[in-house]
Amino acid sequence: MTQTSETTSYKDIKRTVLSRIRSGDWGPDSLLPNEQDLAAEFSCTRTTVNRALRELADEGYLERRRKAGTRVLSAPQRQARFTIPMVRDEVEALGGTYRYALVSSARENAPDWLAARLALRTGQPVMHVRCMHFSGNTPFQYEDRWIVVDSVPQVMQADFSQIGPNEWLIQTVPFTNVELTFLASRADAMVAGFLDVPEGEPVFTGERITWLEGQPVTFAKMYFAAGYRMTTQF
Amino acid sequence: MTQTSETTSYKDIKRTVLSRIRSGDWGPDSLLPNEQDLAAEFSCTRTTVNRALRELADEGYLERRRKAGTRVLSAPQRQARFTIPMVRDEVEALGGTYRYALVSSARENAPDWLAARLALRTGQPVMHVRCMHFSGNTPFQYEDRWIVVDSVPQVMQADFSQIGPNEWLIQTVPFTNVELTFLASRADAMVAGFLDVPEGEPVFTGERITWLEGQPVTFAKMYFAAGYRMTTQF
DNA sequence: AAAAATTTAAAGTCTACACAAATTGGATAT
DNA sequence: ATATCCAATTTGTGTAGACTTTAAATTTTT
Repeated sequence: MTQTSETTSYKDIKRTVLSRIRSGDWGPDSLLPNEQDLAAEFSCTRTTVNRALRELADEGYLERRRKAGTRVLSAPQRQARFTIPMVRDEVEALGGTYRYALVSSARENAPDWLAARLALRTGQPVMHVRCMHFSGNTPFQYEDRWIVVDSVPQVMQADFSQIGPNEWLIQTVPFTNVELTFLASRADAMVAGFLDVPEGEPVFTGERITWLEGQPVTFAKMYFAAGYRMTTQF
Repeated sequence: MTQTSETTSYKDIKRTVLSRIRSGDWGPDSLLPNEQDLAAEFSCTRTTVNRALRELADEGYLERRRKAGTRVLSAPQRQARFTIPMVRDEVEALGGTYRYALVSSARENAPDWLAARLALRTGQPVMHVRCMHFSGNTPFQYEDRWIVVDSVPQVMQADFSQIGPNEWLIQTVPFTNVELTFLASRADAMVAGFLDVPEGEPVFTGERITWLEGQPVTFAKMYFAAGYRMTTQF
């Protein structure tokens, strides 16, 4: 048989399964019928059911194990997907005009805390770049970044006066792994100065570590201006 | 032909495509060969190529459009997936013993700011629940929550002295949409008292709004203890 | 009993093919 | 030149069927 306008689509199945979960028809921890039976119920092939259930599992509603079957997750491990935008895009999306300014850029030796964080040898050479991102004339983000010279030798020739280190890295070095952390920190004198807020002010802060195939590439600390909110919907 | 141990798997294709992107072989914005040609190259069916490319597109590496083809996204819109854990799980994952304590629970009329936030009528009845989550005897999170009575009438009978409002809601009401926001706020006298930090201390704060089919269900504000870090890897 | 080997049920993945839907780009008409 | 229509291309999704892998359940052996 072939696909007509009356064909059951995997999207229909997803919808139906979700509504049965929500209605309590298939309660938490309960076992769903197997793919064959569902295929029979929806009069479609197992392939189609498989796709629907696989996607629902990806989205955190179901847990699937061979032989054990498919069950409803009791505490739906809903996952929020934050798209990590580049500062420029974020500023422009908020209706501002993006402006970048380099604060300093120098070759240094990795301090202890950084070496520990990135699993470097103490004193291994790193490029230390500090810069500002503005929305119009308002400070938006202060960025404090270290780039591992041994992993990215080209960084010694890079000119960060016009282009930000993040944009430079993205178009220069690929990465395979990222660790992202968010926290609330207190503005020290320097950060307060750059962001134009009182010293001691709470600052939404992000830390990002990037690796390429196990090699540490960069560590960045991003201090957001007062009032910054990171939002997502799902 | 059938599947042997030498069969090309969609995972192999994903790996190969990714490595070609990373090596610059297929640079940003470049157009990939169409599915047919890739299938020929990998000597597999178009179905298999389709799955590989579809997943890479889901993961934010590629953009696909009918007739236009598949292109490499210039700025890989990598998406961080934060799994939103329940406080209990988070505390236990960190090796602590979870303890819950109700602070107050009362029926109120929605104040202006809440009504605006949830698109309620001013004065619409809401259940206002405040509670603490501990790790051992250390404060972990202070939660300030409002539940829309008209959307969840059962809430008037709920007893929040033993179970937290979040856990109660999860096992009682399904939800379809969530908005999640994180920010750095300043501890006011009350929050400082509950979290046992000095007044004015930076506090990592989360806000969560939940809807069921367009109906606002609950608004929660979560204040995390000093030093809290939200981390993810991808 | 406990441990090891075997069976078996379920999801995972692939082949091979077909039709559907979207959108681009060119042809045609205004 | 501009608007409209049409054909071609590419991804999207389905059917039907088979083999593979995992791990739960059962049986056999120790």
